[in-house]
Amino acid sequence: MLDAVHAELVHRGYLGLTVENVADRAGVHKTTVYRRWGTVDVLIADALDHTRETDWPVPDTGTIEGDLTAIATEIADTFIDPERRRVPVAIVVAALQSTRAMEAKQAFYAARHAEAAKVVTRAVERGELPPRTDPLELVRLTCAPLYYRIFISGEPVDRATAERAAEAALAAARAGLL
Amino acid sequence: MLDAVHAELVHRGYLGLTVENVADRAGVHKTTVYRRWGTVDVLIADALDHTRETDWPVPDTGTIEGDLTAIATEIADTFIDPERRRVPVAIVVAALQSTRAMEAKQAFYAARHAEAAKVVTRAVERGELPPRTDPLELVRLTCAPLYYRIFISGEPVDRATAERAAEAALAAARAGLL
DNA sequence: CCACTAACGCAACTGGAGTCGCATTTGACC
DNA sequence: GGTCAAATGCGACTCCAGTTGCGTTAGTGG
Repeated sequence: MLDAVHAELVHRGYLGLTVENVADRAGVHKTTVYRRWGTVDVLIADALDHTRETDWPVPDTGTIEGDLTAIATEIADTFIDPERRRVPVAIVVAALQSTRAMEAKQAFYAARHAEAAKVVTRAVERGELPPRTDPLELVRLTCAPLYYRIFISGEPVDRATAERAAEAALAAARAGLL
Repeated sequence: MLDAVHAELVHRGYLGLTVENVADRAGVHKTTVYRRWGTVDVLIADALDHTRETDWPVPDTGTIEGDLTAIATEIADTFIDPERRRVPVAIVVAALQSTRAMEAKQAFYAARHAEAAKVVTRAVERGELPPRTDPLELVRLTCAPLYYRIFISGEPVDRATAERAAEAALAAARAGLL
C-alpha cells in the first residue's frame, strides 16, 4: 500500500494522488483506504514514517568537504530528477495542510539530520572543525540553500549549487560561528 | 478584492481560502470571482503580483552585518507571528500546485532578491566584502536557513536564528566563496 | 467443521466546490 | 435620457470526493 503511494506520487505528483488512485493501484476498494487512513495526507505521513525507519547510508569520504558535498549532491540529484522530485514536494505540501503530515515530516528530517550530523562529529574529532561546532546546524546550513531554491525562490539546482552550498556552510563552521 | 484575499489568508489560512469565502468578504457573488480568476491559486498569484509591485524598504544600517541581520530579522518576525506567517505559507502551497502561482512566486522573490542585493553591492563598494562577491547569492544564503526551518525541518525560528543565518552567510562571503 | 469477529467490497447516498443560462445592473457613448 | 455592451447577481444544475449501511469474505480459536 505504501509502495502504491510512492509509485502514484512519482507518477502523477501530489495533485494526482487521490485516495481512489492509490486504492486502484494497490488493488483494494477506496472505502478500505478511507477507513484505515482517511486522507491522502495521512497516507503520505505513514509512508514517510516508514521511509524514516529505513536506513540511510551516511557518506564517509574521509573529509568533511567530501561528506557534506556528498549529502548536498544527493539532495540536488533528487531535485534534478523530475520524477523523484515529486516526493519531497508532496511531503512539503501535505505537511503544510495536515498536522499529522507535519509531524511525520518533522520526525523524518530530525532523524535524517541526526544521521547526517555524524559526519560533522567525525570531522570535529579529526580536528577539521572547531570543537564547539554544532553538528545539526552545519547540516541545516548545507541543505538549506538547495531547498530554498526549489521551494522558495523557484530557481533550479545543479551539482555546482550543491558544492557551493557545502563550501559556504563549511566556511561558516570553520569561522567558528556554528 | 485582493485585500479580501489577504484578509482571508491571515484569518483562516490557505485551507480556509475558498473562492466563496473571498467573494463573501469582498461583497460580490462567487460566480464573479470564478469568471475573473477561476481558482484560489490565481487569486493568490494576482495578489502576489500586486504586492511585488509595491515598494519594499531596503535596510541601510551602514554595515553589511546590520543590513543582512535586518533582512533576516524581518523574515523571522513574519514567521514568528502566527497570522502573518500564513501568507508565505499559502504562497508556497499555491506555487506547488499551480503554474500561475509558481510564476508569481518566482517573480516576487526575484524582485525582492534584486532589491535586497543592493545592500551587498553597497558593502562591496565600501570594501566590506570581496569585489567578486555575488550579491544575489549572499542574499539567498542569508534567507535560506530561515525558510528551511519553517518549510522543511519544521523547527521554530527566532531572532537568534536570524542573526546566526546572517553571520554564517557573511562568513562565506568574506571567505570569497560567493 | 463450525461459530464469531474483524476487515473488506459494493452500491447508494451526501455535500459542497465549480458551472451554466438567464435576468439585471452598470456605465460609457451618443 | 436612451441605447447598447460588458460585467454582475442569482438560482439551478453537474460532478466528484468522501460517507454510510449492509452483505460478504477472511481469518482465528475451539
